[in-house]
Amino acid sequence: MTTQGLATDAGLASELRLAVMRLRRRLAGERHPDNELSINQMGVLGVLARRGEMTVGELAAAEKVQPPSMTRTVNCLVETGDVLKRPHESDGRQIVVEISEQGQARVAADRVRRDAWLARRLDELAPEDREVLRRAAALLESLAQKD
Amino acid sequence: MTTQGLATDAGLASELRLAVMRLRRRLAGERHPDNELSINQMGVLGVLARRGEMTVGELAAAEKVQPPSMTRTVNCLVETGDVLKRPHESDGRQIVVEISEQGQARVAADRVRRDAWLARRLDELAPEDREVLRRAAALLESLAQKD
DNA sequence: CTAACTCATTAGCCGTGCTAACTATTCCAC
DNA sequence: GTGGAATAGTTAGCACGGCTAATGAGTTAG
Repeated sequence: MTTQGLATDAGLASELRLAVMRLRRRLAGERHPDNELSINQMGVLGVLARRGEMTVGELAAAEKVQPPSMTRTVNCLVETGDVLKRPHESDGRQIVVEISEQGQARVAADRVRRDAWLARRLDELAPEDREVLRRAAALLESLAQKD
Repeated sequence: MTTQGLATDAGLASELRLAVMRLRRRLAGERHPDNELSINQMGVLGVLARRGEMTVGELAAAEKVQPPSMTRTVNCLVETGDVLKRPHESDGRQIVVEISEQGQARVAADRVRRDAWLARRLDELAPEDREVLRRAAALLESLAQKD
């Protein structure tokens, strides 16, 4: 039974991996032409909008990337004027990143629109399929957080 | 009802998108040190192992990438000796890509091992969660194929 | 026979992950 | 207090893998 279970899971892992890879590729390509921010940058902006100001390290941990990657992303957002960097008040090593008014406006304006493609596809699904995906989203997120 | 459904779906789209992005990043980083092929190259090799010889264009369509991207990936696989390219027998424009013996051996050897990380995590889940993911995998794949 | 189309490729751009090495700061032990 | 370890962020540089535009070769239609 263990063998069967593992064999089945190996197949599931394979399918899940392929599906995730392809869907991500699809989503990354679905950026709106009039939005100059990449899908990753919008992700960071969304985290900041939800959780308030965060240090670069916290952002890196939240997005599961290494600090240098987040430094680069944050710098791009600073250049577009969507976030602000300021020194930490008590720890001179840390940098606090804060979403700007423009950034908040962009998040608000894009919140619905940026998920338009996926939301439209989801709307075409049967309700029970949406329920499956709703539960799966939480599971996928927890998988991404592991180890 | 439509409004409620759409509002809920927008949230689901957002969560699903973030989860897919993060999990994919996680998976891409989990390449086995002793396997010199990237996760994308292994994906193409897997398609060839399942579906037999295919043209570059068919592979590009199957993986939902543009032809130049697939040309590059295939050329990498040619260099590692995992696939062979030969001219199409009746149409001189097309190139047929075929998996080599070494490629088949690699797929066979890696089929279980390459999903080790994900399979291990899946094994830790409750059976009903695995069932959710099993159904979700098919749904995600169909979403990736749309339009 | 020519024009239009198709398939693959080349060239080149961009985003985004990584590691290694460096700077600045903080914390701790003594 | 001071010297060394630890921590935060950055810089530099590499790799991968998408993309578009343009090109070449081959096919097909008129």
